[in-house]
Amino acid sequence: MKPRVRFAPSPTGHLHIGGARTALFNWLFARHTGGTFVLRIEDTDVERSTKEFEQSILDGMTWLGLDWDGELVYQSQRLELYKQHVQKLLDCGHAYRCTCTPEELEAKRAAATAAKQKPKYDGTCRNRPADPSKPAAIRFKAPQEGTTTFHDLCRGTISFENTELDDLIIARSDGTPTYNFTVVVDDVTMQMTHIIRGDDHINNTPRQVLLYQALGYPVPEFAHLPMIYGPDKKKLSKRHGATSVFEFKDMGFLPDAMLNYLARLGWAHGDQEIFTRDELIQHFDLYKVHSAPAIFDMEKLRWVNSQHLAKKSIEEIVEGTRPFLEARGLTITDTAYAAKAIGSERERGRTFVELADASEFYFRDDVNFDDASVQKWLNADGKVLLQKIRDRLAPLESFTEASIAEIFKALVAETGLKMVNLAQPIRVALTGTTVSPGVYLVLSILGKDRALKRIDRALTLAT
RNA sequence: GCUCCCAUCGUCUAGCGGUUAGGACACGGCCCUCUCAAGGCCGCGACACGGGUUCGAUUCCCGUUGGGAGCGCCA
Repeated sequence: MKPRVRFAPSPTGHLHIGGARTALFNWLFARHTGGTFVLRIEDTDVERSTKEFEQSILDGMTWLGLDWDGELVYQSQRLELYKQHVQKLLDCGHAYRCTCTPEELEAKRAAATAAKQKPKYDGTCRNRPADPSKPAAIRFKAPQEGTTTFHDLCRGTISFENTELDDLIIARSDGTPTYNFTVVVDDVTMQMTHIIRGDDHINNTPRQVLLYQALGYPVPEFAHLPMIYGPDKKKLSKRHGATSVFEFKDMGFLPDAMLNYLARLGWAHGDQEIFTRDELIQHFDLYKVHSAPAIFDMEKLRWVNSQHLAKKSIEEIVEGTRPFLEARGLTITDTAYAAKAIGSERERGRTFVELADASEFYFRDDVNFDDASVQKWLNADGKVLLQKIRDRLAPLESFTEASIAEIFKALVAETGLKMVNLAQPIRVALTGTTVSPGVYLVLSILGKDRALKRIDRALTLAT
């Protein structure tokens, strides 16, 4: 039987890094095994679910290239199904009506916590006939002795004493079902073979296993993925900065790099660090997912991104950088020029944002001068040299890297100065900073007109 | 408090009884060099602790410690 797995986000927020990783591992498992990957929208929390968040999550999946199979499944459209299953448990004595009020329960919980006890439902309504005139929630009648055991693909056998569990509510007093119940009903009816999710669900699993058994259904395989932490070893959250995948898009990361990096958190294939999408699919193995949590490391992500960027064509690099240039009011009108310009900075940016930062000066007529650089290199001496360079560049007919190099070499020979003393003043004049690709290259890309204009402007600068 | 999960360089990880404990990011140095990158070379740096099991434990078992998660009429 081909595996069937699902990713089941609730539309109460954007797709975040942890969710993306869970989605990725489900997707990789399905694609690797030739199985099916479906998306289920868990929108039973009417208070917090929105269509906007749902669309955002879908857009996030699409951006990452995590395509799902078949139609979306909405829990909100399956209410009848849950009701039938609640009735089924009621009928066979595996569930009962509970008229305890939320206030009473809250008080019991507070008392238990104060007494340093594990808060559990005390079973008040378990053995008494419920008052039909009062609103009632439905509770699952869980076994009070014995052990519940299940198998986890990446952790082996996990077991809980049933005494640790209590009678959980499966339907609220308004009739709507609760999470642990809908998950089970959905996973069964959608014929899921493997439940791949974050390990924060391990504690829910025994309750769910009990529900599978009470309902008379086979229990699927589980695989609980280790969590992703922030640098402080706490569950990744807004406090740690970017968590929504779109924030990473906005920072100029490549979707394939995100996938590559996320896949390597908790999983490895020997010493290989860089994977294409296809390689990920080819090598992925749930059994090799290890169980320790991982800390999200932005530096490593940037490096992975640089490796993927290095394999892109210059056309792809230009198109990827374009929106980030436009965001700062700069437009690319000449793509051949842009290819040369951005191409000269390829190794200097690990993200599209960094690439835009580095190549910005090519597209900005009025260069932003860095004060410290001007102070240091465009002083009186620097300007004399700059003027000298300008005088020799101006009459040059072929403004190529080679012919420009000739001029600088001659100047070095004549003046006895070091190349750096010539290169830095012109670099600052051209780019506004002391950092750029080789000056011959920058000069040749800018072209004579642009270059001379920039030099003239630099010459007028006060220091 | 109780239950469950976890534990190899700062970080991500390889390892599945015998290895000089390997790789990657980051960091430091050198080379290259007009600056900065990229690239190349070198270096720093880890089996949390204590008991077992075994001829032999990073590896298997049990504790301890440390970290995390769960304990809702949220998902």
